[in-house]
Amino acid sequence: MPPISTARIRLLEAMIETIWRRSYRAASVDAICERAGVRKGSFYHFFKSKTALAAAALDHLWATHSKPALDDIFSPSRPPLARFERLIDHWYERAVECQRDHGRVLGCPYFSLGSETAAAEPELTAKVREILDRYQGYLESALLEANARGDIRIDRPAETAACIFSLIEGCSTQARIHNDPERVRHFRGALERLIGAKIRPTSQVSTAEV
Amino acid sequence: MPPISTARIRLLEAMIETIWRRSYRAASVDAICERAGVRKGSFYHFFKSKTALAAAALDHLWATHSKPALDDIFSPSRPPLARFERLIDHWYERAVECQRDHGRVLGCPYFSLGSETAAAEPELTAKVREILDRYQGYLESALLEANARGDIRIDRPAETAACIFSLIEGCSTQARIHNDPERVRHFRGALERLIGAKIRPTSQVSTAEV
DNA sequence: GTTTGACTTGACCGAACAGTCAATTCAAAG
DNA sequence: CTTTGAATTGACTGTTCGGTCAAGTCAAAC
Repeated sequence: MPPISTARIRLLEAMIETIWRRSYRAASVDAICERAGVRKGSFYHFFKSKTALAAAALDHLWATHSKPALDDIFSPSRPPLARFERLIDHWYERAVECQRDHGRVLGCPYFSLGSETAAAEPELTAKVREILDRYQGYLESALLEANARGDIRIDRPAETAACIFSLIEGCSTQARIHNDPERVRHFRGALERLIGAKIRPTSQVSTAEV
Repeated sequence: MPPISTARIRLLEAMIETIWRRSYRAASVDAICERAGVRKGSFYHFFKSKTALAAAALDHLWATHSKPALDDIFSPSRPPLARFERLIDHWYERAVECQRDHGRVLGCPYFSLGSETAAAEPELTAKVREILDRYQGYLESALLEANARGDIRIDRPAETAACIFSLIEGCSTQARIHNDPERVRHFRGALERLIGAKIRPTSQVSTAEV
């Protein structure tokens, strides 16, 4: 029997949207309910608490967006270094898209939420860690494969993957704070130097503007 | 006539402490007042709003901690690349210190606050930008000097400084999310590759533990 | 000794907060 | 037709939120 009501999924998406566009702070139960078009009683029919909804929303976002995107970007059909190229383009495209559609660069909801709730919501933070580690795993395995092919020479792939990921998230958060998608593009050159290999330059349609 | 009351400064420090240890969300006026030992009426005698206190607190933190530390780390008496070495040690020491004293790695209050309030508090975000740009300026001028001395060869120092800064902040935020100071140490090797020069290894007292 | 003004106090406001609950709707299974 | 239970509703609770305000205290300036 398929789900009768779409309220649950609307709540998940309203939570993600609000965390991403505003913050976890702005994601009050009332605000989520209004955005989802769901009454408060129904909220607590589907989720035992606001925290539980947030955790479920992260899983939902991962399953519906992040994982499919990463499976495409890091597809084995692509040479390992080309995956990084695709990853850079993906982040940049999303930042530009954000600014066009929402008037703001929004960065990474996992990372923002993790930073915001790290000292206050252990359950939620555990979920964020789980997802960030999964993300980093894609980077690490691409580095391992590139190493094996002799494309690069990295001593500590796990550590390097962590640094690349931090560079991406750091640039992305700077882009959010400065509301400037170009901050995301900066890390192309940095990434090349970091892994010690040239990544084929992408089609650069210059759209510099602040 | 020197300030008669210490309430103002106690409020500034209570705000910074709360943002850093918890979040801006947790920094309610009541919570700040209680920590500072100040009644709410006095709060609004010194500051016209909570946002105004937060902005003033950032300036206070910069003037009393960040700027003195950076002036030391980036002292002209030190060779440019040695400044980066000192910077890395400084971030790592602070992360370890945090975990020892507060039981948690806390990251950078400017960056956390910026990410949390970017989409909701334009005045506060402007202040965060101003301070982050100042911080990045130290990195950029060290790169310029290292370039001039022939220690390194960097094409776009401003862009590279932005990447280094994002790497630092990204690692630091990962350390906060994972509550693991070692995440900060990771970026030593990454930074060397990023600027294309060996930074003299520091005394490595291995204290690996999670 | 009176005036001044920085500083303090605690009560108060309306709004927003997370969460509860009894009553109700309604489609499908028996 | 009746039963069942998932789904929905809106009123409700007690707390906390940012902010206001009138009434004070008190030390120094005049």
